Amino acid sequence: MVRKRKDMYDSQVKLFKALMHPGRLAILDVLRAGEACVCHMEAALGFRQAYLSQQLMVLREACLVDDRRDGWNIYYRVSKPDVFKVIDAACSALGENKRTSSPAVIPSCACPHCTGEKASASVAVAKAV
Amino acid sequence: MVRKRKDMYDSQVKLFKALMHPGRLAILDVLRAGEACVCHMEAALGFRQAYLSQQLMVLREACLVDDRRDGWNIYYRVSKPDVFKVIDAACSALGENKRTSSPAVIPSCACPHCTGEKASASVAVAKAV
DNA sequence: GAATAATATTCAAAAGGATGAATATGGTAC
DNA sequence: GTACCATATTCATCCTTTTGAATATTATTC
Repeated sequence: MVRKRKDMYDSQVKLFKALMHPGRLAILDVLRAGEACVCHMEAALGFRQAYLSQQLMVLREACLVDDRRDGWNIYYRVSKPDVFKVIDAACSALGENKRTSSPAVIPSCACPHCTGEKASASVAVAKAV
Repeated sequence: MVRKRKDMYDSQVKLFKALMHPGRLAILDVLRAGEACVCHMEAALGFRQAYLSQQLMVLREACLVDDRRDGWNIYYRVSKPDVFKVIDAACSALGENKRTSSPAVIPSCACPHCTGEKASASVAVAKAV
């Protein structure tokens, strides 16, 4: 039992490590509004693509986000929505107001979600109707 | 607004950084039972004194704990009890059971709280009887 | 097939955190 | 005062994370 102390906190440590980064917290706040592709986060946050990919990799390894591909875009979403409770608890412990989720549509973003295009660019497969 | 993103997450980052360490999480779990002196944590956790002092310094700088001196001992306590909500939220987001607070009295500990002595060890080291 | 769009990975230098050993501090007892 | 106790701090080394730059991968369109 005592020998396992380190293991005992292992998963918590992993989670907090993933959260102790301003870029990753910003990404998670974007994902409050729902799934988003990398280019959307680029537009929303002003980060470079490679940087986002790196931070998303960390979040993926921490099992905090999942991804799905749709045509050219890969959409990320939070896989454990309860992580927002952790962040909100932190905010309120710090006496801060809760995070506001960013708008789901961004004018400067060219991703399908923002331009209103239906999934798969031209084909309109429409889910195997 | 956009320029302030880094500052915006600053205090959260600081908090999560303080929490991303197994030793510090263990210390906080000891403090769930109430205030404790360093020697008590030594007995409870098996960490060396200097190591504990180092981690306590980090927690102090993150404004998570306060201390008070009483005679020979310095007692630490959690200054923002809401931090436990953050930790508990993490546990439940991870699907783990909540932390159980360690016993307030430890046989192997010689601190006033554990030997039942009243504050300020003015009299009798009754332990040796 | 080739070209291209969106995203992922690797690499390397710099920065920062972890931790053991040694030492310093502040308060108490005599 | 001196000796002593509980705790704090400093220092040095090692290890990990961060982050920019370059490059690779994967799926799509033609």
